[in-house]
Amino acid sequence: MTAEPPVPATTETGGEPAQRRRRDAAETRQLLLDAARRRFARDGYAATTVRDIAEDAGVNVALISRYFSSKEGLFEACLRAAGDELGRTTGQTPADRVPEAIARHIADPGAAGLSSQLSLLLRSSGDAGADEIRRGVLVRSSEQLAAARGWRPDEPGSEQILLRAQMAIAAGIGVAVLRSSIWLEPLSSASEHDLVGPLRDLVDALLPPR
Amino acid sequence: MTAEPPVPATTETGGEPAQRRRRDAAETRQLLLDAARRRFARDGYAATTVRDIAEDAGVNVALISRYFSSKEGLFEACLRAAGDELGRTTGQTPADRVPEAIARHIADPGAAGLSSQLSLLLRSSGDAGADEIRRGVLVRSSEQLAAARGWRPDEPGSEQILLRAQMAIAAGIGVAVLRSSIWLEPLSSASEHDLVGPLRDLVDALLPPR
DNA sequence: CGGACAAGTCAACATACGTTTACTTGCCGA
DNA sequence: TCGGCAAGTAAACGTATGTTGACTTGTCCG
Repeated sequence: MTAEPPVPATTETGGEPAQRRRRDAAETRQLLLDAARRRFARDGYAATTVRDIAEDAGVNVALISRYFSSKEGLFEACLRAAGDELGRTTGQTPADRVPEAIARHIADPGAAGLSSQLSLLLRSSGDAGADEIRRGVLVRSSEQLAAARGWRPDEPGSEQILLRAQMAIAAGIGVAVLRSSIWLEPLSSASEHDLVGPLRDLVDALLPPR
Repeated sequence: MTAEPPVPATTETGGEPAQRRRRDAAETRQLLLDAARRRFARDGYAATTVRDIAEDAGVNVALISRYFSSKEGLFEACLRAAGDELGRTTGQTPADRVPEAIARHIADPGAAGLSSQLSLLLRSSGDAGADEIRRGVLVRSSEQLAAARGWRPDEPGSEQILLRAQMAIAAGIGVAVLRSSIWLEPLSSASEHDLVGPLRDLVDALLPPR
């Protein structure tokens, strides 16, 4: 057998790698992060074992402690990644396209979809740092939405708008959670197109476009 | 010391009983159920230990296995209780009072409140029986709400209404979950009165009262 | 009273978990 | 080519969990 050609960063689409991976700490770290995000989002923090995660990622258990200090460190890294990703997508969305954006992300069945991200964010770990990350993400996105509909900080009358924006976000979360954790027809198999109409009605009713 | 008077079913309001309880299997069972519902709702199934529950209830750990066969049996009993309670309250609500009912239950901070019940129902346990109970509760309540707004089973055009009813339920769940698991102002400290207006707008937008 | 049976206690168990330690393997520069 | 060091591995450790079985205590009927 000759040595394998040094293919750089093969991105490993699909199942576990058939050929032996190269030794690459950064890639291994990322494999662990991806596997952990899927597991934590689906089963919750406490029900997920580090051995599960390592097996999914195809790496040794001890590397979790090496790269993330502990299971809790890995969870916080997942949370941070989900928070960044979520903040990036909500930041890029123009205010009048919010229902479409929510519908698109809810409908996305992939691991990067809003449903998985939000499920992950809602899982409690008993860790104070995790709570703070969660809060930050939700505060940021609800204030972005509220600001687009007339809310200004410290303006007395407009706190109603912030409350309503938070309820709109909560509605999106509720739909995402229901779709991801309970099979409920017709909601579970509704397409992006099916969702966008009701979502528009919902958001417009809570936050009139003025 | 004379023997205590045989006060029947003292209901033990408040903290742990200062005087020693009488030996009463039914009451002990109930104490375990209440403690377990609080713990499971707040911390999730996997993160809750049977020793925690027993300590909260002020009874011995071994009695959990005796009365509920196992931790999972206790969880299913909790789920059944929450499902019954939830089905009873939604069944009693006239259709045009749904927003008020949701607001009232969301605002109730007690252990019997909707927030706790729903948090409990959404916790995954990996158990198939639990999933089925969850589904049943949600199917029942969404069909009740949809039927009040014109949905009829097997009527082709009206599936839209069922979808929208499920989204309304999902919104209520989202608000409840957010309030119970993340401290987010002004949503977290909003009163029943603050919530009912936006909820009415939300429900009416999704399901026009015809 | 007093015994019988249910209600409740105690200690131990097997197991599965997160983490650590000592070890081996493969890669890269000199 | 080869030595050093990072990347990866294997096995073990201590602990906490759910569950069990033998034991003790209280209560109620005769």
